[in-house]
Amino acid sequence: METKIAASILASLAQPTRLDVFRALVVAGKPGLAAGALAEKLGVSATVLSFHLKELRFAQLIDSEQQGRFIIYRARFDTMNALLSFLTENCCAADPRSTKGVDDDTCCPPVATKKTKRPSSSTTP
Amino acid sequence: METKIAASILASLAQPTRLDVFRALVVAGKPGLAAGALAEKLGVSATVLSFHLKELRFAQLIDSEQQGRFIIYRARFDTMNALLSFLTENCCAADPRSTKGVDDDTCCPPVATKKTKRPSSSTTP
DNA sequence: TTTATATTTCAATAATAATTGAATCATGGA
DNA sequence: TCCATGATTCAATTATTATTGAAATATAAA
Repeated sequence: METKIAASILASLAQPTRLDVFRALVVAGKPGLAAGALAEKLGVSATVLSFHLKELRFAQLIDSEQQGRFIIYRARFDTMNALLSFLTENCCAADPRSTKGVDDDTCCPPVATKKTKRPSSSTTP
Repeated sequence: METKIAASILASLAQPTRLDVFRALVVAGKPGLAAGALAEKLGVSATVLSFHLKELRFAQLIDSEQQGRFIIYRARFDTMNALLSFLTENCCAADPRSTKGVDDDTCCPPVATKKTKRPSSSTTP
């Protein structure tokens, strides 16, 4: 992932309402939530919510699907996971001594690197 | 973690130079990097770097230590890890069917929950 | 001391982002 | 068709962030 892209994804999360929206969709999982349900849950106006949903969609952190007269929003875990990997990439690589046996406060936790969908059988190279 | 706090930490990462700075410090690990080394590595002016370092420090994503006439900066993995946990908290909790056996694109990866410092002796459970 | 290096602060400007309320668009039911 | 509901768009205003270059601070070497 490119820095500029990652920064814009982070920017889309860097606003309390949007962060609440995104986290609510993370908790909701596959079924997602309608815009109206989100607005009520978070206590924001439809206009404000719509503005923030657009930002999140532009950042590809969520996507939407029309269902009757509702629009259902869902978190995009692929983007989310790519972002987490980007943030922790090559953690402590420049400090050989700290790469193993360190505890959580001294280095990055293992963030599952994206597997493109069980490619074939092989141990990690 | 509170939403407002998390949003301000994210904001501090949501700027290409700051993101580069932070990632460089993540890679550097414990030894950290001096401000000057960072400035050269990233090709930014001392003034701009200083401004961004202040933002990251305010967000508690980095800390600094004077060493002779250099100032060494380090990533704060505790803050970083807390942020990652916050983002993936209760992932898919509202959708019981998706909580197990899902692949990386459908739900959150396991982000190591903070252990406060090797509680006692035991092999990883 | 004086001088050089490393880094931060300041004040001005330029650029971006968030909020508001009214207006618009789309879908489904009476 | 007409109306109500769910949601988005628009334009104006306000608020927040980033960049510049000059000046200031701090440490260390000559």
